[in-house]
Amino acid sequence: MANETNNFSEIIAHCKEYGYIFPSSEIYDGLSAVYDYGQNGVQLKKNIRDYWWKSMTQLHENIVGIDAAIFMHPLTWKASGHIDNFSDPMIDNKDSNKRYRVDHLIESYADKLAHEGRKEEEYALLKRMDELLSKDDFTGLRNLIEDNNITCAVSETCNWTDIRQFNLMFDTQLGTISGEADKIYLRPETAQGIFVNFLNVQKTGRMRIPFGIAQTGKAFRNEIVARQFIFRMREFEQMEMQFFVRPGTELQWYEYWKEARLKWHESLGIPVEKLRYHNHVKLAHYANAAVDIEYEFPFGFKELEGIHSRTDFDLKQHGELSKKKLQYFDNDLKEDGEPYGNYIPYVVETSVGLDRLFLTVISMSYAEEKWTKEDGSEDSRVVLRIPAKIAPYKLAILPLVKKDGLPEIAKQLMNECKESFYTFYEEKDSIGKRYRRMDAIGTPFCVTIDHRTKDDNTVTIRYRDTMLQERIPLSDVRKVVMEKIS
RNA sequence: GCGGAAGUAGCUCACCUGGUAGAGCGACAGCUUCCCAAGCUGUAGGUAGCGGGUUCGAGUCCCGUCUUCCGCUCCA
Repeated sequence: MANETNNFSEIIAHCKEYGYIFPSSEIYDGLSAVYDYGQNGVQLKKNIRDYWWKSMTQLHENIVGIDAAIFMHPLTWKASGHIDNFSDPMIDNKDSNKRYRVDHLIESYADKLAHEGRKEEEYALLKRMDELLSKDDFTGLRNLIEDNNITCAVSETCNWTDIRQFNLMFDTQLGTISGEADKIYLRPETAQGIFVNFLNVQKTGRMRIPFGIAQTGKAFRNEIVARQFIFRMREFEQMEMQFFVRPGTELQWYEYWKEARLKWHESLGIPVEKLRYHNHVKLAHYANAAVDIEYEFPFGFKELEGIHSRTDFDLKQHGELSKKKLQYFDNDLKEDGEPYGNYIPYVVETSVGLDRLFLTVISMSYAEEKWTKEDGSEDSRVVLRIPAKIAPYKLAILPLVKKDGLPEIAKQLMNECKESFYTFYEEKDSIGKRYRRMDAIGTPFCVTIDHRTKDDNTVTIRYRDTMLQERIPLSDVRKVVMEKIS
């Protein structure tokens, strides 16, 4: 049963063919980097989300959830730095087709000047760049590049395109009349919805530090290059948890969550050898430590989840712009017997991409298998070995033939089971064909009702991963499946 | 964004140097066998991604455009 492959385009095709992922607006030629979840995909996605939600909230008495709106006050993004820090002017070299961030291009030239001991020129250049950047003067910036004859490292020419603004955030209008004053953004991360509700949750939930707030929801980012299927989409879903801690303890908690999150991925069924940490060397403006948990996708190791020590940056910023005191009074006593008192909590963030996790599950589950049957002929199947606890359908109920009362028994069993888990009923085609279909959508268990069932009330249960089957009492089916999916 | 490749039925593809679309699989209905796909009969489904041009005539040639995949680039 070897010959497993992991061809990415086959996985994508399989996702479409079996109702997991469809390109958005496909009848209109699709919409770049936007995808829809189909009837099976939505179920798998929900199951992954629920598994995360339960592990965060139900299993941690000090973590609660919220569901903040996608629309937020525009100052939110001023405070978070998204307006100022994440809208980068870009420029392309026409000869090499290399693209640069304008500030990076100029800074690297400034470094060169510094190396040559031309400190004054370096200083003047950077000062001029900052002036122009703050004014969004793209013509001036381009002139600055050309006047200094700053060249592309690859083509070594100074043949540049115009400078274009890259906007991270999508905007829209809140009022009925469009205009700059009504411009609001679609959130580029769910985290800010948690930060602005910090006091609401802390006070109404009487939360004591350390505690966390979890949230799942859509976020929107205008990617420079959005590709690789659902790995990098313009509309995607995050599962974030912000953990508020006492200042000075953030790095301990960072280590704690770093380890806890990796274990969580393993508990979901992701193979250990396909996971690794990737420490950030260059840190974002809000972080004092950051690590990614990466999964080895068919296109290489890529970020699945980020764990960031965000310091008190966000709460402090929101405190300043909103003029509200986003602080916490800590009654716990220090070693000297005094309470810790008022402080702005530090934050450790865990942020996982639900769509990326979905892609991880599909990637690790997808297998094309070939083997030789006893009679010497070749056989094959495509199977999704989705962990049973998150598979869309748990159990297929199949009458061996659609007569002699077998469908009736099957439907009765279905009624008995469907309160507990998702079932799939199928009476068409040969039993082997039906097993194959269930393999292709990842249903972990099938039971077949046959004539013997009428005599002794037993059924055959067939396991997706091993294709082995065994005889169990009809009355045990629900219990057996429940055990295997919990 | 650049380069390469590709877009014909749900899927995989065919139609060679232009003459008004076919197959296999799949789906659906029925029959048959009955514990691991590919038995029989029938049915549905495509203005060949979209737009324009050349031509008496274009899926087939030309241009544009959109989308996807691969590589590069970028990435909070």
